Amino acid sequence: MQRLTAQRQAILDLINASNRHWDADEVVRALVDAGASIGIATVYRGLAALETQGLIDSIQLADKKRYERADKAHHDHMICTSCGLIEEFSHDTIEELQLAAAAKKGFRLTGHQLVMFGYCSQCAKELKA
Amino acid sequence: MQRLTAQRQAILDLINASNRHWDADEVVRALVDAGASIGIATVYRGLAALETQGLIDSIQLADKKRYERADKAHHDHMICTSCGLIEEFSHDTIEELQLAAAAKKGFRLTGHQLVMFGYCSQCAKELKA
DNA sequence: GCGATAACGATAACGATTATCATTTCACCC
DNA sequence: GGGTGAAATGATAATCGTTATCGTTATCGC
Repeated sequence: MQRLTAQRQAILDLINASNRHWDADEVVRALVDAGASIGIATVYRGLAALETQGLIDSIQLADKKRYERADKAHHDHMICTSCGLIEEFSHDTIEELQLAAAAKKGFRLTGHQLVMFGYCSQCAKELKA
Repeated sequence: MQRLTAQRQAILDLINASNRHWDADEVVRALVDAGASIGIATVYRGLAALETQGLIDSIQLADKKRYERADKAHHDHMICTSCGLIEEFSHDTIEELQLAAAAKKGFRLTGHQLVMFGYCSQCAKELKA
């Protein structure tokens, strides 16, 4: 059972009060600037707890790199979070719709990345068993 | 002018010889196991060089997290690589096509993430100026 | 109030990546 | 074929975001 402590309430209020996308460091700074006393570890724990409770959402930005052969057409990736399998797929219509969506916002696209997470057919089977 | 040294050639051969998605650590281990003498820093530099030369491709898996309010419908993100602006968008057709693509591969999706990188309208304007 | 448990905060540890720097290799020129 | 300068190497230190540790503190149910 998770507790909604004063620190976590402060994190939640901060995030709910804006439309921004916060990282842990920005949260600590904002709270400390506002006079609160809170440590970075508490913020990490609080963010994780609030997320599992569904009170906030998160996105994961790209960081960890993996390299592959260049002699392939563009494609995106499905990753099995159970066994690590990386499956490739491509879909022309999705690509076109992305370009259109970017154009509508005035974005000039330089790249994109679509990653789908889930269970591959093998792992899905084993989960049922 | 970049050189295609013996070390970089070895990295390139390794990646070209397989269909896998390698991270730097796996590359060092594979090369050292194969009897080569190469350091981790060289592998990082080699991978980056080969990528800028277009000889290999890379994907960036999720890592760095950012948090946002939970009271929104599902959406994806466009990120301006120049000023850091994060713009949200959603597109039902893209969502549906993703689900269909996953189903075709036998994947049971638990989540996905579409991130588009580029220049926001403001930064795109300034680049031209 | 008391005991169990969850959360706290400071800080150490961690893993991936990048920077530093002295040394080595390569391409090119005379 | 030796000399020169740019680029690459490798060992290692440094960095960054994050997680683990651990002793202390707060909270909940009784």
